[in-house]
Amino acid sequence: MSIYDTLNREQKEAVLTVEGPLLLLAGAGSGKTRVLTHRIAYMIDEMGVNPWHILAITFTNKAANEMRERVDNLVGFGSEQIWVSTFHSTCVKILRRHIDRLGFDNGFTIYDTDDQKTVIKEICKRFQIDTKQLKERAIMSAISSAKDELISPLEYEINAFGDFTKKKIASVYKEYQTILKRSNALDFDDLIMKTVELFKACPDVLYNYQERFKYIMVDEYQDTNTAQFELIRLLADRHHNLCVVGDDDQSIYKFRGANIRNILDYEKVYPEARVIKLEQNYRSTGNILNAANQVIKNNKGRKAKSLWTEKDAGAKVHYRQFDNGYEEAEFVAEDIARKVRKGECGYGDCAILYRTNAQSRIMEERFVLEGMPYNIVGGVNFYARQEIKDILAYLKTIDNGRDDLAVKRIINVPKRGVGNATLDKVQEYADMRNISFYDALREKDQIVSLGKAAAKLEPFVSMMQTFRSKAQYYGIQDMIEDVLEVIDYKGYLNSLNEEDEKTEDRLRNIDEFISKAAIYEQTHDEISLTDFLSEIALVSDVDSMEDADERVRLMTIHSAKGLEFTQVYLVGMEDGLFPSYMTIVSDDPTDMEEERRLAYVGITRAMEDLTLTYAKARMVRGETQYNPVSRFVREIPSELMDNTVPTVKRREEDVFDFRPKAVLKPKITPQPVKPFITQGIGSLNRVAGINKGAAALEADTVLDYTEGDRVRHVKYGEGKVLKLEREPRDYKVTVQFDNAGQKIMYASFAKLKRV
DNA sequence: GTGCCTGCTCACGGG
DNA sequence: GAGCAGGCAC
Repeated sequence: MSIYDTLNREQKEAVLTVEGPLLLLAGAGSGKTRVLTHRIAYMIDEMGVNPWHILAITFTNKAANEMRERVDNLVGFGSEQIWVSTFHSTCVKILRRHIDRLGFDNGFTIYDTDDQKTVIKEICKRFQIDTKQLKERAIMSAISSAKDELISPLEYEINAFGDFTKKKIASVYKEYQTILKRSNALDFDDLIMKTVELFKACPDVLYNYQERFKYIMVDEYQDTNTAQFELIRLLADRHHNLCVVGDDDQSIYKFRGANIRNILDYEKVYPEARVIKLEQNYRSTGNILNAANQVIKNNKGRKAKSLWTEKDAGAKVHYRQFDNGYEEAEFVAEDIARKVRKGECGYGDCAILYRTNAQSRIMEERFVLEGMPYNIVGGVNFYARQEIKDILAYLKTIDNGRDDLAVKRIINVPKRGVGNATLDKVQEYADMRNISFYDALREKDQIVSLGKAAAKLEPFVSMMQTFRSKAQYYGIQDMIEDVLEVIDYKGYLNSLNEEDEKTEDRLRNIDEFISKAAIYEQTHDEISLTDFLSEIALVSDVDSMEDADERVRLMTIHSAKGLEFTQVYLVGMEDGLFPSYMTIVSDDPTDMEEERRLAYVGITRAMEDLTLTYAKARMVRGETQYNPVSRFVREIPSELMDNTVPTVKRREEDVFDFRPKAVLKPKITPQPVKPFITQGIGSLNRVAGINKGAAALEADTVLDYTEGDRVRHVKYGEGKVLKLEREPRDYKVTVQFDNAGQKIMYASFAKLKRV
């Protein structure tokens, strides 16, 4: 028996169709990854295709890793030669080799959203744009959409003819690109757009990659935007061996430029394309799948298909209503605890999915309270944290002195007495001489207007030069640790006088960052700071989600795409939240269809058990909202559910009286509890503040030491108290330690002992 | 130049 | 509820 005998008829057909364009419409849970991996195996083992000629593109690193692993298991020899990666990292790899052809340096840095915002802000200020009328956010998204559509600043300007706002955006867009180029930086959208530009400008480069990638596969094709489509089209233009896999019903990234027409019109672009539909679902039980089908069929703009399963109907879809979000969270946590207690599932089998990241907080608080293990995926990206970005800015400056943004970020971190006035003067000089900000710093003595301030810049410049010379022979971990030590970053964090919990979180994050660097060094043969930095720029939280972890997953429905769980809780099923208010009031009906696809994605994540919850009242940005039950819940026929969904017209009092008994018991008095385990990216910072004030001193507490006394700290050793300041809830103590330098701390946390 | 306070605005999703 | 610009005191 061969490995292909386990496939169904359509799957097999897809696997055997190797030559020519192929559109694989793969419904949720229809085994598409299986098809893709088997197809690769078939190409290599049966068709004699050289693995070197195969390119497989996915959207997330996680999906790429998963495919890589499965291909490795299936294909014996040469599988490591297959190029499996995301759009963004594919482009980085190509650009690192050739972007000099477009006048960039191959060691470019990658700007994230925060970096973009800083640049845009600076431009708006300089151009005297009233950001109350034209928001930076709006400009950013306009530029991003332009790049998704491959519209250059010049074209944008031409299109803006007569439109005042667009003209302004055009001028910002143009300046933004100039600054990025001068900083030798690219943003996420540039990665794709510049690669397309490169291919169009340099046919020889394109030819090389066309001959290399004779067989191309693209996963999650419904989420590609125009630029990504063009990239793929160019690459496949010579051999036409392009297999795209997608599901128009799961297209949920329109806001990011995804063009659903790419999949709907595939056959127009490639008239000779084979189209194969995978409609048998292997994931969910009958009731869940039916519920999903019933919801999605309300969309008009979709390719006709209907998923079916051989599985039993299974449990009905659970529906629960609550008075408010707290009770909703309480129910979800207890329901999971109950299932785990009864041995029905483990924590790791459960996922709580919500529409917006803001909803995670209330759930998290409940999990902390109950001491249940959980893991928040997404939210604030680990690498976007202030302390991590500071260190990254040091590394970027060491690696690429042309990254002005990084230099400006750290020139006064820790405090070096360099303020805006000094920055402006240096920038002015840099502009005049047409050199980078960092190079201007090095020539500080030539900047007459600086006066005495020039002396304050000297230590920074000589320190950076030392780092750079060390970079030649230091590893990445060594470099990070050296930087932290030289700038005394821990001392700086302490001097910020933030809440103690917050400082501890930051220190923990730094430790985690160091270990990530160590892992990078262990897992890569060739270690380069540039590659390390670009790898970091491209990872998201979903990517680092551990599979074997026994904890409940909390994430947005967007993050959950491509994942499956036996127990799924879709919370906050309210009109106004999901679908979002923005969608309800939108005059574009396709917005609601996208929202419905999101509901479809959410429902189809569930294998055995799906629970939908609704809260009558919910706190949203500080105010209480009363929303009707989500229309998506109402689209599920009642015979598929275990509770009746009230019609919107019913009186509110009638609506909520059949809540399950479990949530009616008296409220537990909240106790500050340490999270069961804090691991994973989301959880670390988020639990901070729960214990807020718990250790604060009573008003009449008297310390047994005073100014001038010698004290001992558990970590810093002995030192002398320089200053003691009474604050409403605590004493602020400044201590000069013998070996650890000067620290400012709160008496209640520092637990100093008089010697 | 720095630190702190206040009041204002903004809030969907993410590589 | 949070982040940030702007104003103010030092």
